[in-house]
Amino acid sequence: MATRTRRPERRQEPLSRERIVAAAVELLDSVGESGLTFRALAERLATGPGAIYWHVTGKSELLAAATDAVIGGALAADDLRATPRDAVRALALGVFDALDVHPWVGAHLVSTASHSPTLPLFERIGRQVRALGVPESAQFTAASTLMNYILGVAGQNAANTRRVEPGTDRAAHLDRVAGTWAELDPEEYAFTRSVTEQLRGHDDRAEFAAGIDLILTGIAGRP
Amino acid sequence: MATRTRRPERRQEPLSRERIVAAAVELLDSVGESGLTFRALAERLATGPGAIYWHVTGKSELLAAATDAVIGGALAADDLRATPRDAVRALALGVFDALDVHPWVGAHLVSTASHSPTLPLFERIGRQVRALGVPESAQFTAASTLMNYILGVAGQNAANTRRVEPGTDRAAHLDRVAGTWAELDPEEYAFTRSVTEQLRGHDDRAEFAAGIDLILTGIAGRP
DNA sequence: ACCTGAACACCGTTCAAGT
DNA sequence: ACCTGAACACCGTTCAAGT
Repeated sequence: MATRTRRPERRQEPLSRERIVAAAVELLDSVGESGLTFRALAERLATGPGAIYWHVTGKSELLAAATDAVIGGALAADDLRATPRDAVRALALGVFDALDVHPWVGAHLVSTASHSPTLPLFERIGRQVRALGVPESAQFTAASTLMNYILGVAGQNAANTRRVEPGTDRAAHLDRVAGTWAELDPEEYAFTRSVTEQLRGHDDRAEFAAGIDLILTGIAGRP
Repeated sequence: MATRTRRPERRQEPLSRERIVAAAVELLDSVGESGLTFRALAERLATGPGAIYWHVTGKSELLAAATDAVIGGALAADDLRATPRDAVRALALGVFDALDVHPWVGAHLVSTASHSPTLPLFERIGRQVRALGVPESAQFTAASTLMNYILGVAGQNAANTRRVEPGTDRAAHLDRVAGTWAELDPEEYAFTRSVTEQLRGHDDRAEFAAGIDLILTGIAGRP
């Protein structure tokens, strides 16, 4: 027996900032940055483009909120038993992995405020820097350097995934880049050519972690 | 006595890729990223928007070419008598200073290829890494780490100058940021608050250089 | 209070037509 | 070969009008 009061299939729960941001993240993940359109978003939410503006001031706020949501999720609770060095590594790799799933975040992490969502990341890094025993006067520089390195990699990875058509896998892409490097002018690009083999078949994630370790060594070994 | 054949004031030398890119850089410098429009560019070149497409395939190529032009200019010849450490510093600061004049470059340096114009920078850094005596197996990581740090700072600076309205000077801006930091939740943002004083009145450029030194120390002190 | 969707003021890009 | 500029297919954003 069908219920008398059936709510129409199409009527969704009311619009909310939360639902809008979630839909924006989905759209960004599936169609990429150019796919985030107020019209596409409105269609997905079964409403008109104007409705979105009641909950969100504009596109840049929407992007910031989407970035916030992803990064907030990536900054899991610290493992209190880890060494500071391991905690920094875990923090950095958490961001790295989140960007792997949501490549569009990289570009907007970089272009976003000295405010959210980079601030929580800065705080988390800073705490570990302090735990490392870095003297107070050097803490700001140490935390900033780690932060800027992480954001730099984030941006580069975002650029890479944007350039590569979604189908190709990492290995194929690296091979292609290595191929172009091998064809560079031997004199003008002597160094780049010499590290071509290190590029081919290297692991982005491991490479990223190695950079973190390098900086940590620099922080520990400050003269 | 006026010459008989006077060329009309308005007729410029013919369009060329070079002139177009130069005009684009000017437009980006003076009006910012949102000011670079095919219509505005066409007006500046006294032609129609379609004409530009004969010399350039589209907007992204135009931006890449503009970025190329700026970075190419920033990578001056190495001082052969400098130590590798000083050469890396000079290289990095050259990029930093170029971005100070052309803030829009930061965003596009990050989002641009593993190809030009980051490749010449990578090559230049790599040569100095080699000169530092880094063993071959570690050269790629060392150069990448420096590179990613530089690009990270580039992106952040671009984001900062974009956020600040053109009038405000650095000191005022830092003061404003420091003000917001001082109001953060004391528990949630304990570290950030503790370095507020180091932020206020710090020197972006010196801070950037300090980060380079930190990484160089890490490279030298690799275990 | 919240939603609708047409309308506005732009974009990048194309292309027939000119020289 | 190179340029012109109207036209196309989009954008983000606004806003009168609805519920």
